[in-house]
Amino acid sequence: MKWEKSVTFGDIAKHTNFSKTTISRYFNDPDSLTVENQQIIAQALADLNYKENKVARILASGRTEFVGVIVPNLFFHFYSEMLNQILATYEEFGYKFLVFISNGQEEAERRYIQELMAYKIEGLIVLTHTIPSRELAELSIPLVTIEREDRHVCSVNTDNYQGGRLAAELLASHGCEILFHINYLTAPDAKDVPAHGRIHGFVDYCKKQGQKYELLFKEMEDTHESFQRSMADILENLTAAYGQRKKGIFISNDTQANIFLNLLVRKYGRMPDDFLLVGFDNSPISREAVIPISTVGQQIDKIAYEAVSLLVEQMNEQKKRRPVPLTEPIHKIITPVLLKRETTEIGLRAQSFR
Amino acid sequence: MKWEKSVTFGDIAKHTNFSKTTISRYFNDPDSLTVENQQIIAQALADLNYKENKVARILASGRTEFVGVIVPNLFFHFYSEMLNQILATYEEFGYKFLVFISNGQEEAERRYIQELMAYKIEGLIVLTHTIPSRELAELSIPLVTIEREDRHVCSVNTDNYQGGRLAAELLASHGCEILFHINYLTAPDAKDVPAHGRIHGFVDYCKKQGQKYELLFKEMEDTHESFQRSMADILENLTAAYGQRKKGIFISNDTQANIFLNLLVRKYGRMPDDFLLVGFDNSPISREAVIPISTVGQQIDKIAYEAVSLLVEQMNEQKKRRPVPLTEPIHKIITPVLLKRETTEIGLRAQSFR
DNA sequence: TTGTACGCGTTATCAC
DNA sequence: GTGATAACGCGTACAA
Repeated sequence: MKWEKSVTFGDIAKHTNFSKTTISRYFNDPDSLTVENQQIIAQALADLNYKENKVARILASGRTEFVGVIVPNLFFHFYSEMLNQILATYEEFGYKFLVFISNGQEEAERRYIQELMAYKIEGLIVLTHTIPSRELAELSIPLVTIEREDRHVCSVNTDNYQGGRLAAELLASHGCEILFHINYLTAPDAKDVPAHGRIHGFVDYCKKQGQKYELLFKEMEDTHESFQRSMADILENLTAAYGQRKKGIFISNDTQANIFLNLLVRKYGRMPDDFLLVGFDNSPISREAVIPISTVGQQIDKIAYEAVSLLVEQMNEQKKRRPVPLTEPIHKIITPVLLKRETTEIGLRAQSFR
Repeated sequence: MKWEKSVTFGDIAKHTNFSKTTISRYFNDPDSLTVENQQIIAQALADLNYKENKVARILASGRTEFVGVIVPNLFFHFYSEMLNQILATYEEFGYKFLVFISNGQEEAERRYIQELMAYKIEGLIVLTHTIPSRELAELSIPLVTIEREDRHVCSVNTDNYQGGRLAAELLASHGCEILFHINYLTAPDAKDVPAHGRIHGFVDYCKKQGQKYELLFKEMEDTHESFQRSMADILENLTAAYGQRKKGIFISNDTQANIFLNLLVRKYGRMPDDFLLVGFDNSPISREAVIPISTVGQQIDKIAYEAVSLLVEQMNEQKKRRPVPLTEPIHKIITPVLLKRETTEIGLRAQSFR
């Protein structure tokens, strides 16, 4: 079923009067040949226009250099940027990535994993939240998750606790009377989800500092309109209840922080001085907003790099004659960075807004 | 080099007293076996916990079901969403995607292509602008490009000409005295780049309608700060030169349209009625802006689907015993859609802004 | 309906 | 340093 059959080691061998073995060695251990013979073979490769076939190499060696990646979507900047950074590690590690988008469909996700296994991936990176880590662990292949429940598997996560703390600290440092945290997570006690750490970091800081605070958990659908309605409600309630008192608001992601900000600007023609605002993610919208939004940024490049590194370690272990599997999953934590922009730095704000 | 050697057709064959061939047929043409025997084999597969190995199948069949994708970046929503839609076609066509991000590095891109060829991809989708289509054509594999120079290869593009026309028409229909098109493309005559069609569509409409217009080509670096400076300059000049006269502004992408909008809102506390604004892309920022931005949207889902379809046709042709290559590359055109939002619909704008 | 024998292109093992 | 030969796991004429 092959139309123009490709040039093989056999062809090169005939053409050079070497054996296939020697041709193979030319690629995998060139120094074991004399320099002369290397050149002869190099010449032959050029003459015959040889193209390497890594599929055949896989079958013989068992090493695919494939890594599977399962992402919930590419709509959120967090995921697309993470994928970008993961793919970029090809330059350092050489692994090729087979990417699937699950869009929250659990069954599809299981099919994708089966397909990946059939292609003999050497490792798997999971960013989706649907399949429990217990089940992932049973795949018994090198695996790393990112920002999701990770009890039974290796993972890399942002230090969300620290992130919540940083946000609260920033707002408090500007003399806010009362701090609010707006989040759409419905079960703040599900400690398995790393993002919940933000809430606890925020709360613990406030408690320790004796800072007045309030948590606003609002159920919202995952649509812009729903977000907008919820934020409008919250804004209404806040102004009614707290008037001109200085309010520090920490919203659990930049998209929603931006919606809140836009409501303010549309209402007042500017951002009033009694509102301070911090988002989370450092997604592009936080910079592109009408007033650049202060935010807690995840170091996506670092997370991706650590995730792949952690995976590579496991994959290298697998290649040994007698692999020693990890007894305990490894969990890496990446520190977030605080980006102070105009929604908290009133000095900056006043200077450019008029 | 495999330490836990996997269950093979041979093992199943022994276990069931069939031949490997029969096992193979069980997968590729089940109906050629009796139902009884199918069940026997199914049972054996379960007993032995067989996992299929598609790599071996590839070597034997020559069909990898791999498609390569080369994307410039995932930072722009256009590309990440396009990739999302491309990957989603797995459900319909079953092709697996090997994805590389070039980040504008031409040499890296060539390496990626070589690597993809070594993995015997059956087709390639190119979204980058670096490598000329002449060179891509020489790969002589099924290939489709999206929104880039495409003289010698198959492609799918938005009808950019129509997009520019729609933008101009919308602005004119609201009685703008003069229309402006702001673009950062420096060589409006390079007809090879599809996006240039926007300019011509805009201009042709204005000319035909006797509509006063002006083109503003501004060189900008690819940074937010540079965009911001350029847009601030333009805004200053416009207000100086045209005062309160009604200005219709068509900006070549939503990111920059948003920057322009933000400058207006920061300056006036709202969007003045003598400015109308249309962007391009329908990227998330256009909806999330402080005032939702009217924009010309590319139908990314359709583009991706058509691109993969076009590729699949070529790949199917390759599988025939006597493939007939295309004599002329096929170019598909997808119509853009106009999204009317508050930056042009003053009625909407007034009602919610106060 | 089922089996035999060989091919796919490379790597691994052992010999020389 | 180099070569012969056997894997690797599956597909597929061709035969039965």
